[in-house]
Amino acid sequence: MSHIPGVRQAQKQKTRQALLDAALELLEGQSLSSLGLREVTRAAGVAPTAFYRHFRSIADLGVALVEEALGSLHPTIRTTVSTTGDGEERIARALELIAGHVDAYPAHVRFIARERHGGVRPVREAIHRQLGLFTAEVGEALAKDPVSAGWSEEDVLMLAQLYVDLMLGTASLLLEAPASEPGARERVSRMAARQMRLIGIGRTHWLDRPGGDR
Amino acid sequence: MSHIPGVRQAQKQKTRQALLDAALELLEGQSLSSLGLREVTRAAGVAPTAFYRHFRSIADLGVALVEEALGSLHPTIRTTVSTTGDGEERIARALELIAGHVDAYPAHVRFIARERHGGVRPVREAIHRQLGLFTAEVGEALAKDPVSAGWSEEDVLMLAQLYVDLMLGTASLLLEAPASEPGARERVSRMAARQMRLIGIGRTHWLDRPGGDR
DNA sequence: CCTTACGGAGAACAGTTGTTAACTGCATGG
DNA sequence: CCATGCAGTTAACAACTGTTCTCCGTAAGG
Repeated sequence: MSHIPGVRQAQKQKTRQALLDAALELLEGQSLSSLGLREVTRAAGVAPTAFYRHFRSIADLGVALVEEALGSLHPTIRTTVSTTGDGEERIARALELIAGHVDAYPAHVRFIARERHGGVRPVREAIHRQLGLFTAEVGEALAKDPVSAGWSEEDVLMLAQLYVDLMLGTASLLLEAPASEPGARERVSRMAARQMRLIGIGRTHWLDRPGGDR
Repeated sequence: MSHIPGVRQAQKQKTRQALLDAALELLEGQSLSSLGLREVTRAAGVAPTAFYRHFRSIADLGVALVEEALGSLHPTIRTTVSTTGDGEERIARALELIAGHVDAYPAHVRFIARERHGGVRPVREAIHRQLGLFTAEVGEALAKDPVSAGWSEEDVLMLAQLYVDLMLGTASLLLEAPASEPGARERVSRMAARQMRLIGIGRTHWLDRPGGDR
């Protein structure tokens, strides 16, 4: 199966990608639940009925967009977490990577932030599933750090969740920061850096509470 | 002006409220940007044209919904923050209040979580404006605590933002926790409690970093 | 009591929506 | 080289959308 790409399959993928791209662009100004099938095909330069050759429905296309968007986010998160250096360096590097990703894939970031709590159930579920995987991955990386010695698995996961949420929230804020005033981005970054710093401090003192873990 | 309510004004407010209620209910399964004017009036039992007597557009209605939803959230946040007792008690009490609010106004919570990053600009802005006020308010309460002695105003605000985001995120998770498995709610609460605990620890050690505040 | 102002209803509009069916052309595999 | 399968098109459908204009009943204010 899938022998050689083939002229046929290649053209199909091309149209499919055109649909995804058109949808993503249209989604900058609205939510997925208001996106129309005809609207998408029109923007993609394709007949309305061609849509059905690729997706069963708009919700289906949305799920495909989740894969695409979080696929591009995956390597970024991985390198963000596994950066070396002391705390302050890691924070700076992480913020650079986030800002870079926002610049490279603004529409993807917007899509995920918007549809994470959006009105289309299957898409919401797909996002939460993927973010769960990210959280687990981040948790794994955190567990390797000597600071995490003696931590329960549940505690590592709650820390990972805190970081993932913060990253997504920061990315969304960076996206909405008006390009008119460049100071806005700086302000968001500095705020996020402080928050990461505070979480880091809480992390290093997590086990010296009265009663220890639990 | 506004002499006595008057039969006339009272009926108008009643219809207006019917529109808001109908919209809020319809929004449980979709986003604001896909909500139709006719859809709302139909659900409210009113002619389509009556809509224009109350709102200029659906976006306008959305902004009104923001006021309503965050008006009901306001007292909850206030009491949450100003709870007395030691750290652990405060966390438990805060989580109770959040869970109580989610049960009392589920549609409001869903609306805010969804439209915070939603596809309708004016609504997004209204939410961010209101959340900014909440953050400032929380910050004010935090500043009064002796633990915050020596904190810069900016640091207090970043902590407040951390708390507000955590509260909203937790509320949203509680909302999506399936009623079929009651353990899900518990799990969400326990996770949120740990996160609040960690942030609290970071807070108490914020100033004993090498270099202190800056 | 009588006029005015206003909340709401009704009908009509041009435009758009999702989905169906029947088609065309051409790359593919035997 | 030819028959098959499939990506994409065209045409048509009933249903629905937001908005305008015109009308109606009645509470409000003099």
